[in-house]
Parts: sequence; C-alpha cells; structure tokens
Amino acid sequence: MRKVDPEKHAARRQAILDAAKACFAKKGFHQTSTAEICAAVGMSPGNLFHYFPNKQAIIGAIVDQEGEETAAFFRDLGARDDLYGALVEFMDVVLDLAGDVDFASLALEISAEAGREPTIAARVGRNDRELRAALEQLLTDAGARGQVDPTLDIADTATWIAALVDGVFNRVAVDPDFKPENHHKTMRTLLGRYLRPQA
Amino acid sequence: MRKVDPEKHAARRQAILDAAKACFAKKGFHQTSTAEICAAVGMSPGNLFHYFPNKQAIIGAIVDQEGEETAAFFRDLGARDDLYGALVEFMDVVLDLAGDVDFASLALEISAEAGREPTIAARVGRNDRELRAALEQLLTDAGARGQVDPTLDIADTATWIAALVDGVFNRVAVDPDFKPENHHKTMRTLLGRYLRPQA
Amino acid sequence: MRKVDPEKHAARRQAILDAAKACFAKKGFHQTSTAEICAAVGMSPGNLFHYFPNKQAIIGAIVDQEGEETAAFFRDLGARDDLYGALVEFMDVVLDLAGDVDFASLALEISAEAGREPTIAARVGRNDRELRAALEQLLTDAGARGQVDPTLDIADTATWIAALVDGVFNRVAVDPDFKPENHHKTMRTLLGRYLRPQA
Amino acid sequence: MRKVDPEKHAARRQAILDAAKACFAKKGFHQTSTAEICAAVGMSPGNLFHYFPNKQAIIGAIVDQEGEETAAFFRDLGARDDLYGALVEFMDVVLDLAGDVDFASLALEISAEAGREPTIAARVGRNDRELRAALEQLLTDAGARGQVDPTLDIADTATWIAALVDGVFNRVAVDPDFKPENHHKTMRTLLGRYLRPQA
DNA sequence: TATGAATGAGAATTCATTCAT
DNA sequence: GATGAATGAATTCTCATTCAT
Repeated sequence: MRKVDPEKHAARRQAILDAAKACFAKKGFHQTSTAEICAAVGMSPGNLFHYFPNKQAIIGAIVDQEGEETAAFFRDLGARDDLYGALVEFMDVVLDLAGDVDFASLALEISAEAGREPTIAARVGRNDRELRAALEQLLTDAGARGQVDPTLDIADTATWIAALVDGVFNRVAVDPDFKPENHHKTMRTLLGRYLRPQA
Repeated sequence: MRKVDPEKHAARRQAILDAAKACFAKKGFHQTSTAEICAAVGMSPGNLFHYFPNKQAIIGAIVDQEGEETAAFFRDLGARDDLYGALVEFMDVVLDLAGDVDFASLALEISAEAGREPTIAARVGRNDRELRAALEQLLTDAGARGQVDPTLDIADTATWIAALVDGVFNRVAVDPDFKPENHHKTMRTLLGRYLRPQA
Repeated sequence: MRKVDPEKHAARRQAILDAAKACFAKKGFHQTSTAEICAAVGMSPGNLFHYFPNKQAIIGAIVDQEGEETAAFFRDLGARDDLYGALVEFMDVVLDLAGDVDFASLALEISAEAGREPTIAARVGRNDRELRAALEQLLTDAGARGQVDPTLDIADTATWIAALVDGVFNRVAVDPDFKPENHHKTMRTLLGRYLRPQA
Repeated sequence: MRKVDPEKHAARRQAILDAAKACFAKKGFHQTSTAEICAAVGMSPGNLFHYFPNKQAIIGAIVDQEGEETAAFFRDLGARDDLYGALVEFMDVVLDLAGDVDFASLALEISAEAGREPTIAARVGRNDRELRAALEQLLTDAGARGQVDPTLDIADTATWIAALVDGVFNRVAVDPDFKPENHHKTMRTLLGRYLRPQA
C-alpha cells in the first residue's frame, strides 16, 4: 500500500518527461509552454508543478536522465574484449538514435540551452565529461590490446569522437537529406583509418 | 545625395544584424526581445520594423549573410594547387571561429532553429548544401591530383567533414574546457588519416 | 475516550491558529498561502480544511480569540479601586504587546482586512465595541470616584484612547526606531494631563 | 512640441496612481490586480508597465507622493506665529482626510505593507521621519514662544502625536460609527491639556 | 481524521508588432 | 525615417480548495 504511491508518482513524473521531450524536440524548449506539456500528459496546468518546481527543472531532469542512459550503455559495453568494436558499436547506436529526428532535435536543443543557462550547462557538462571519460577508458584499454593506435593522444581523440557524435545530431537538423542509417559504412571507414594502429 | 540614403540604410541594417547576432549568441533567439536588439543598436522599438518585417526575418538575414561569407571563403580558397591543404586551412578557420564563443553559440542556435522553423530550415539547408558542394568540389579536385584518396565516396565524405564542423561548434557549448586553438594538430591527424591516399 | 478526541481537535485547531498568526504577522494574510500554514503546523494541505472551512475563517477565529483575550483582561482588571491606575496598566500592557513586532503587525493586518472584508469587519467591530465599552465603564467609574475628570465626554474619550492604542501598534510598523518600552513615561504624562480632574 | 510629450506621460502616470489609490483603498494592494488598475485607467493590460516597472513601484510612487504632500503642507504651515494653532490645524486636516474612507484605508494598507516589504518600509520610514521632524520643529518653536509646555520631551511628544494620527485613520477601518468630523473638539481638548504650558 | 494529488481560475508580467505623430 | 506609446495575447507559476484513498 505504501509502495504504490511513490510508483505512481514516479510514473507520472516520467510521463511528464516523455511528453516534454517530445514537445521540446518539436518546438524547442522556450517555444513550448508548460500548458502544452500538461495537455500532452493529460494533466491540469497547475499540477505539473507538483512534480517539477519550474520549467527549467524539467529539462534539467531530461538531461540527467539522458546522462544516466549513456552511462548505463557504457557500463554494459565495458564487459567485452573487442574494444574497438565497442567503439564502433557506440557510433552505430548514435546513428540509430540520430535516425529519430526528435532525439536529434532534442540533443541540439539541449546543447543550445547549455550555452546559455549555467544550471543546464553544469548538467550537460557533467554528462559530457562522463561520456569522454568512457571513451577515454575504451581508447586506453583498446590501445593496450593493440586494437587502437597507442600513439594517439587519448583525451584529444575522445574529444574529436565526441565532436563527431554532436555533429551527427546536428546534421539531422541542418540537412534534410541526411539519413543516418546510410552512414554506418562511412563512419567505419573514418573511425578505422583514424584510430587503427598505423602500419 | 541619392546615394547616401541607401548607404545609410544598409549600414543601419547591418548594425541591427550585428547587434542581433551578439544578442542571439548570448541569450538565444527566442530569449532575445526585439526591444533588446533595439537597445543594443540604439534605435527605437518601432524603427526596427522599418528594416525588417519581423523578428524571424532578422535571423533569416543573419543566416543568409553567413552563407555568403562561407561562399566567399571558398571562392578565395579555390585558386590554389594544394587542395588538401585548402581543406585543412578551412578547418583551421573553423577552429578559429569556434574560439569565439559567441560565434559558436550562434551557430548552434541557428541549427536548433532550423530544426523547427521551415523558413529558417530552408536557408540553413541551402547554406549547408553549398558548403557540402564546395567540400565535394575540393575533394574531387584533390582526388584527381592524388592529394586525397580517390576511392572515398565524395558526398559521404563531405557530409562527415560537415559533421565535424558542426561538432566543433557544439563542443564549445558543451565542454567548457574545450579550447579550439589547441586542436589544430589533432584535427590534422584525423583529416590526414581519413583522407590521404592509403598506402 | 470520548473526551480525548475533542481535546486533540481543539489542540490541533489552536496549533493552526498559532502558526497562522505567526505567518500572517510576517507575510500578511493574503501573502500567506494555506500551504505555508500547513507546513508550519506540520499538516497536510487537505487536512487544514477539516478544521476551518476556508482561509478567511482562520483570521476570523484569530480575531475572535483576540477579542476574548481582551475581554478577559478587562474582566480581571475590573475588581480594583484605582480605576485610573487600571487604565494606565492597560496601556502598559499595550506597550508591552507592541514590543512584539509580530503582534503589532498582526494587529495592523487585521485592521486593514477589516477595512475590506465585511465578515472580518463585523468581528473586529464587535471587539472594538467591547473594548470601548470596557474603557467607557472604567472612565465612568473612575469619574464617579474622582480619579478622572468627570466633565469629559465618556464615549469620545474612550474613542481617543482606542485611537492611541491603534496608533501605538501602527508606530511599530512605520518607525523602526520606535521602542514601545521607552514610552511608558510619556504615555503616563499624556493620559494624566488628558484625563485627570483639572485643577 | 517637445514639452507636450513629457506632460502627457506625467498625466498618464498620475492617472494610474489615482486609479491605483482608489483600487488599493477598496480592495487592498494584493487583492487588486494590475488588470483592474488598467481597466480603471482605461488602458491595456500591458501598457501599465511602460509607466511602472512592476506593481510594487506603484505603491512606492504613491507613498512618495503622499510624503511630498505632507511636506508641502508643513512648508505652508511654517510661516505663522501661532504654532500651537498650526498643530491643531494639522490635526484638523488629519480628521478631514480621515473622513474620506478611501484615504484612511489606503493609509492603513500602506502601513501594513511597510511592515513587510523593506522597499516600502524605507519610503514610509522616510515620510514618517519627516513628519516627526516637522512636528518636532513646531513643538520646539511653540515651546520657545510659550505656546506649548517647554518641559515636554520633544521627540517623544512628536511620536505620540504621530501615533494619534495613525490611530485616527485606524479608527475609520475598525469602527463604522466613528465619524472624524465630530471629533475636532475632543481632539482640541486632548491636545490642549497635553501640550499647553501647565499652570 | 489524514494524506497529497488534482483542479483550474487567476496573477504579474513580457513581447512582437502596430500606429499616430 | 524615427519615435515611443499602445495593444492584447501569451506565459509561467500560484493557490484555495476538492476529492479519492
């Protein structure tokens, strides 16, 4: 009996986040009114604020959640031998996600907001640090096993891979003909040439 | 006498664009009020609308102008022999521009807005098509001269270079420790390995 | 068993009134939300309304309670000979109460609300009538005993003493340097000259 | 031509203040919506904010204006010989003003707000200091001329007269039967006995 | 009684844009 | 062209109160 309530609360909270994600992706954070989010969840306009103290907290929570998902992904990825393969697989997932226009738009929106709002910047910054740390770990371990060129500067390389990830999402917004699903091969070429031990 | 007016008009128009660029970079398009732009130019709120029919037209003009600047850059770049070097130089310029946080923020802002507003999307799309066309031209010519691996798919390669450009601007917003000026070398490594004719 | 419940109920009710008094004093009636009162009592927002049908009823009860306290005070005061002294003692108590900023603020708040809300005005009016009646009784009896100038108009005099009481509470809100505790002597001078039988 | 605009602006500003004073008196500051004030002035809801940055600034301006009016009153009062008479005249004016229920309610409202909002408290405090200073000047000069008991503590006496002023306005809100116009005589008795040189 | 989620009508602003001068 | 007052719709958030549990 005591367990049901928190569960419902969490479910409702998640419903808000999901609705907000869809809205923000389509109209942008500042173009989406809280009323629209409420309508999308099927909630009265005031009720939203029982779950989040203000609109900013909603993106905040979205950013945190995306960070956790990324972290979980890398946690699962860690337990394998082919670390270069893991990296490629990560980029495969990025391309898959970029195939969802909403996801890509939201990623862009979040980056843009991070450029302005310190509280968002802090969370995005943390997520980004964790992403790069995971990439660095992968590159280090892969280097130790001879799967990746050990002479590369690890931190800089991770940074450019991260840039590539951002860039893929950006492409979606900017080039309507860009179809991520057609780019797995070119991505492999690029990564392979860049990262593989040089002859 | 007849000449002075149009000149003054153009100057005033440009002043608006410059002020708007600064404002949009710092606060975002939708967070910037037309009143703020007016204050920045030193202009009355009504007067702005003698130069632009509405706020959207201001970003529209900014996007167009950036497109022209990119086009001019490539026009200048074309007249040389070392086309791979031209490509690297282009990326050098990108890194320089990314050193200006305002420029990077504005780029992000424009991409985000393109993801939503069809009229902005159209202009951004055109600019992007032209950028990729210029890159493709460079890659084709460089390939013909043996400066670049001729087996690469030209269009796809141009797309990934464009993604890299977007990604660099995104880095600035997302990672406060990213200093573009320290990344010229890694960029050269990445481009070199990716594009150079393979042994 | 049947007795405990009503006692608990009364205690809870009183706890609400006390918390509300503190809140109203600090933030004003309309600036205090029922949620704040609930938080101050440690009660859920819905539960408050088991004790009072609405927010207005809370001030209503506070006003009633203050009226009862004043009445009790005068009841105790009645049983003595020095009635002019009783009057002075009453003003001493007023000065003591005014030393509590919260009390003074609440008094002001109640007066202000009485100026607008008929249901509050009715209760405040009743209290005020009772206060003036008590003062009139004191003045009449004191006059009969030669402790107070018998030629004074009793009702008018009571009114001006009441005005003085209101004024003391008002001073606290308006003059941060006003320290009621330093004014017992001047109050005695004022009352003495005004009320004492003239030579 | 250049003069007309500022005049119109000032007139409009004053119209807002007048409307706001009426509204605040009747419903209280926090119970009055800015929309109501706008409607009362005959103004669109947004336009108000061209004249005042926010609602608080409106009461701020009202308080300032009342302060100026009081100051002007005392300036005019200064140039005469019968200073005790001047004091009585001041109280006559207070009773006249208290005859206007709106004026009295507004005075109370302002005191109540001063008890909470520091920015209002500062302005009200300044006005009150000036009022007491003017009273002290009057008492000092009257004392020097033998019109007032010179042994009275000037500052304390001014404070109690100020309390009486506050109290009169408070009476209006609290006692529906209080008619200030009937109290000029009792006021004279009170002041005379309190202040006149003692035999 | 007690809880706290839910409601929905406001509240104070804000803002792009228009328009009279 | 230039000014800045005016408009009025929209926005975020608040809050007294209700209600299911």
